[in-house]
Amino acid sequence: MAKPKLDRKTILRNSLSVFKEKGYNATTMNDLATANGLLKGSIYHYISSKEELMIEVLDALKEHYSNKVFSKVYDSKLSVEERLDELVSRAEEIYTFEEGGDFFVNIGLETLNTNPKFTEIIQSFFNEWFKAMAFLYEQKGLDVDTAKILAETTVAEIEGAVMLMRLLKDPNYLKRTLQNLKDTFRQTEHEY
Amino acid sequence: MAKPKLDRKTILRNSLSVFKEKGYNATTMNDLATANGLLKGSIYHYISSKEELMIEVLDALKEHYSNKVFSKVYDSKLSVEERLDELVSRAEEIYTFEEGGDFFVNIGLETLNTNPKFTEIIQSFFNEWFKAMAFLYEQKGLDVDTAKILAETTVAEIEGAVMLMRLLKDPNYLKRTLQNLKDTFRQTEHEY
DNA sequence: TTTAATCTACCAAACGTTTGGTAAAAAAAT
DNA sequence: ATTTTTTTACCAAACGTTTGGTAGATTAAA
Repeated sequence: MAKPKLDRKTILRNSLSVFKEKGYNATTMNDLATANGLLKGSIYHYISSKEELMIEVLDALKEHYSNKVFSKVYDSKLSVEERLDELVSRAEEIYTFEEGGDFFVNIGLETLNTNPKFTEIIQSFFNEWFKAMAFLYEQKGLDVDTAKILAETTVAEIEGAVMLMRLLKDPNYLKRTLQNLKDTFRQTEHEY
Repeated sequence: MAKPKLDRKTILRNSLSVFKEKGYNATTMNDLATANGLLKGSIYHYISSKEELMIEVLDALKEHYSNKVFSKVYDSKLSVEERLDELVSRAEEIYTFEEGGDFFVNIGLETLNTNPKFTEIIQSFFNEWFKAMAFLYEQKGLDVDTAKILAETTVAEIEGAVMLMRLLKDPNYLKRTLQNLKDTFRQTEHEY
């Protein structure tokens, strides 16, 4: 029988989907194997352990955000407002259409005291997000300190809205927050 | 050895402490028994199952917030600002000094797709918080709809800050958010 | 002496992981 | 071009451990 090989990307995508729905601890190797069309033991042909798999998933997702989302912020071909729009619409797309809410927060909170390797990746994700957001505010003419604080507040607001969206099963929390972010961003004074 | 009987409150408090540190799935019955000074088998003298215990813990905590925190909002002996202060300082105390961050959010996200009974309690907690917060804004003269939206935004902001505080291990996120909340609340126009 | 609380010992099920083996595909040797 | 060898992909079964939960003996209090 001709056996089509699973490539890394497919495995990571399938596994992410399971981890998103069940979290880390409640996800079994059986779940992960099934999601990849395999039996429990067979998935060890591709991965070394459940923990390693999660680390790979987190790394890949962080890399995706760095290269495809946060990088837009430094694209000098776009206006400052357009850069924010890119960032916002990517956030909206990911939070709304994928089944998960914010994966980094979910896994981060669940494994905070048990899996320091996960925590490390997740923290670096947020620090990159802060940096991108702060850079945008600086482009608007705010001084470094104010931009930093405003960036952190913005991220906190978005994350809080995502959480409520998940828990209360109402997407309006996030929609409203993102719209509000765009509005107040436009009102922020611009340096010419 | 003298065996003093454990009362419900102590059991719930000890168990809460474990659940806060490890979450639901990573907490074992052994952990819970040890935290109560018992061996695994003995704790079943007090509880019927791990799931039932968690439900009791969530219920008790929700009841605590209703009676001791949110209720302050309706206390006509206090000024509107004083009522907000009560709410804020309670929040700060709980989030900062207990080991856990926001228990409801942590457990809510972890068990969202696996334990609907938990979700139900957690949702009702947030709805009570919304109601209290909206009532405060109404006392400030805002119309019902605006007050509701502002209340939800406020809760989202606080929760986002608590999450970042936990994940990045920096209490400043929350402190800043709560200070900001008090400031903007005072600036909101008051109806005489 | 009765009753309540705790310990010890245990169970069945589920967990993550390893093993022995098989069949097909790819590579190497003829 | 055919055969032999090696590699790849997978399965079924089992491993040792841990899980939530139970039953009976033991201890302490009333």
